[in-house]
Parts: sequence; C-alpha cells; structure tokens
Amino acid sequence: MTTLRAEINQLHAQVCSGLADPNRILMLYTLKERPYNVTELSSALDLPQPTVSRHLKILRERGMVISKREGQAVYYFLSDARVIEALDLLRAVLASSLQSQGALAQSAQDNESP
Amino acid sequence: MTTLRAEINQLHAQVCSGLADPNRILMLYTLKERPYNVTELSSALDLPQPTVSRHLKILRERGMVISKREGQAVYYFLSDARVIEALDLLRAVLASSLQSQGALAQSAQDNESP
DNA sequence: CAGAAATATGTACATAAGCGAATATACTCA
DNA sequence: TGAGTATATTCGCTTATGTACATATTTCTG
Repeated sequence: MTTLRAEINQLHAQVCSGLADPNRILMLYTLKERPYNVTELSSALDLPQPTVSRHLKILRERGMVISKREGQAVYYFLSDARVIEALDLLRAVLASSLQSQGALAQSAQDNESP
Repeated sequence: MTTLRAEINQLHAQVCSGLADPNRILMLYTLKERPYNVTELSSALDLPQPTVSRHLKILRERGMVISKREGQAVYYFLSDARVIEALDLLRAVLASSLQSQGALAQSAQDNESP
C-alpha cells in the first residue's frame, strides 16, 4: 500500500521525529508531572534557555505539547498522555533488550576459556 | 535525578533513535506480519538492498529485530511486539493531533472575512 | 574448487539537526 | 514610554544520518 507508506511518513515526520532527541524525551517526562514555563524547565533540566525554547518549539509544532501564555511567562503542557504511555512501552522494550543481552553475556561467560 | 537523565539517554540511544527514520518504521510494521529476509524486504518495500541491510543493522543493534541465518538468506524477526504497540499509540496521538488542527482550521474558517 | 546468490560494508556526498552566543520580540510595570 | 523580565529567533559551526554505488564477504551448489 502506498497509503501505509504515506501514513508512516507522516507518523515519523510529525511524532517520532519529536522523540529523536534525549532532551525532548526528558522534557516530555518532566511535563507529565505538571506544566512548566520555559525558565522553570530550563533550570529544572539545567539546559540553556534558547535550547529549551527550541526544543519546545519542535514539540509544539508536532502537537505534542501545548503552550499557553500567562503574562510574561509561557507555560507548556503535555498535550497527550499517550505519548508517555508509548515511551513507557519503549522503556519496557529496552529493559527486555538489556536483559537478553545480559543473558547472552552470561552464556558467553559460561563458555569462556573452556 | 541524574539517574532519570541517564535512563532516558539510554532509551533514546537504544530505542527511540531506531524509530527516527520512516523506512525503519515501515520495516517494523512489515516484520510485524511475518519474518522477511533482506531480499524479500528490499523488494516488498522497493528499497535498494544495501539500504535495507543498513537499516536492519541499526534495528538489530538496538535489539528491535532479531536475525537468523537460513542458508544464504538472513531472516529478520520483530523481537518485541510492544514496539508496534508503542507505534500504534503514537499513531493515535497523531490522529488526535490532526483532528485538533482540523478543528482549529475550521474555527479559523468560521472567522474568515467576517 | 569455481561460480552464483544473498548479505554486508566501504566510500563519497548531501542534508538534517543540534548547539552556543548574540540578538530580537513580547509583555509588565513604574 | 523606558527599564526589566521572559521567550523566541538568527547565525555560524560542527556533528550525525541517510543514500547511492561499488565492492567485499558468506554460503550454497554443481
């Protein structure tokens, strides 16, 4: 299906590419707890303000966070908790993967210098 | 927590970065149905064989697919169905996002040349 | 063992992406 | 309106990533 390819291109361009940076993932997990404005997020994550602003822009353009101005501050909200659900699933995948690798390392060790 | 940051760095490096290319996402969805060898996948997705091989290497290094040699062919298997679950969640996020945008476009149209 | 088939890798190149530093814009309040 | 605070953007640079093409490697078969 050319339709599937198109849908997946959009999935990548609009969502997955938003997860293609560790700082952005960290931001999403941070915003899961409560909304932050840029300065708060900047100091909470110990990242330069322009860096935070740039990443937030990327997440906003992809519809993964929502911004709301309150006076001089702009607060950012996680727009869809399912993003966190997805990330948690991927963390579970990672955990399994690490466990498998560990098991392999173990069996390799068993076979070491026999 | 520096621990959270470390874990998320690993999550990104090992899993999320594997999803940072539309062809790889397409490959994962394809392998969800059944195992494919490189040639089959290459022709099924209409991608050059070296391209497919390279992407598969990336997915394999991240533990997202498993390879098994059968004669001259190397078959690739999806290693963890939760990757697909996560992608489906992200597709749902995308769908909601598009719907919101659509609603916004609609209300913008309502306010058009009043 | 030679040749074919399947897969992996090396190289070169183009492009995308992130970052630091500086600067611009938006908003508030005296 | 002008200073101060918060946020966004631009510029220059560096690094990372994907691809095409050619080639190497592995495995099977005769």
